[in-house]
Amino acid sequence: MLVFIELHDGKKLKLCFDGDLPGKLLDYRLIGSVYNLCFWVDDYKSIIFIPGLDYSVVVLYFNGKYELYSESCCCEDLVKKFHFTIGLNEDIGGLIKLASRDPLLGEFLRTYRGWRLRSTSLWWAIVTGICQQNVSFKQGWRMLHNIVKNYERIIQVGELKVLRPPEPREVLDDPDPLFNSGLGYRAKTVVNVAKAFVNGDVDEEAINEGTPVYAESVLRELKGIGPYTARLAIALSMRKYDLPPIDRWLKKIISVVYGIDEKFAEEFWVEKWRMWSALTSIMVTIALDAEPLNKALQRIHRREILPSPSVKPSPMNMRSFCEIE
DNA sequence: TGCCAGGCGGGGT
DNA sequence: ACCCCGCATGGC
Repeated sequence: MLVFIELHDGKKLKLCFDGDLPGKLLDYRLIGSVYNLCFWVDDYKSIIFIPGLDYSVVVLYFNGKYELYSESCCCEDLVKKFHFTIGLNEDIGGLIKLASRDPLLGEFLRTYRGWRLRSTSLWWAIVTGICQQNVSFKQGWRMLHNIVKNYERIIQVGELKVLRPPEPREVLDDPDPLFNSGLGYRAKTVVNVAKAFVNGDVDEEAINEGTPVYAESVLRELKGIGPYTARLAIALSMRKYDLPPIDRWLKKIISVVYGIDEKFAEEFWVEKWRMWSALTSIMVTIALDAEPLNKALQRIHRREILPSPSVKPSPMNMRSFCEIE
């Protein structure tokens, strides 16, 4: 039984805009559901946080209707940010061509071409990356779930009360919920990153304006952030996909599928997918339901390279994290 | 119970 | 530029 006590004052967001998004190309159910924690998705809508100075949240219904809430409703820029957050104008035509005959992602892209990544703030993207370090999919997302739940930060979106992720400042002010979220040694890394954000050591503007290579080099100055975490964070927060996050799991899969030495897996992957490398890294995890390595390899052998519904949590549906409290 | 896992850094060579 | 090891935690 989960009881939300409002220990912290909930910010109130007011409705700024509402409307309909174009309905043909994109699948808002997929966009809202994939890699979304159970707090923020149900049977007909998802809650999407728009990164920015003010708190801004979109309630996106799977039929394309949306309501955009914010503290100040400051500018039309907000709508653009919303569109960016769900990849509304991300043209993946080039990627679909590249993938047309690909044994790993060809079928996935034919079936799920309406999916787009939901982007997040840089801070939360980094935390997401840290929680994937050296653990299974399940354990990593359990950590993120715990962090959000333990901080009990509630935001009022119209009539809805929703949990939101803690900010760096809040993590520094009270690190206990973080340390009780099952991160192990990763918790120290998160605190470290929170400090860097609060101190202003992370120049988000410079990172955004620079190349992905530059962004990676800056993020890697943070202790505990290596190439995998930095690149995942860049993909999730900036929608720049040139540098692929490649972990042991994907490296092995690449070497098996394409018959390449693991040493050259990354080189091969970038050569193959070019500017889409990071997005395709993420797509592979969705296509294989983020199964642990041996199971994933078995599925590849059986050519079951599409997500398959299951009671187990998978990137397509992480709702069960809320059910197994 | 006792491994072990979608990284990382620090220490070696 | 490599290789190797330890590492907190929860899952199996």
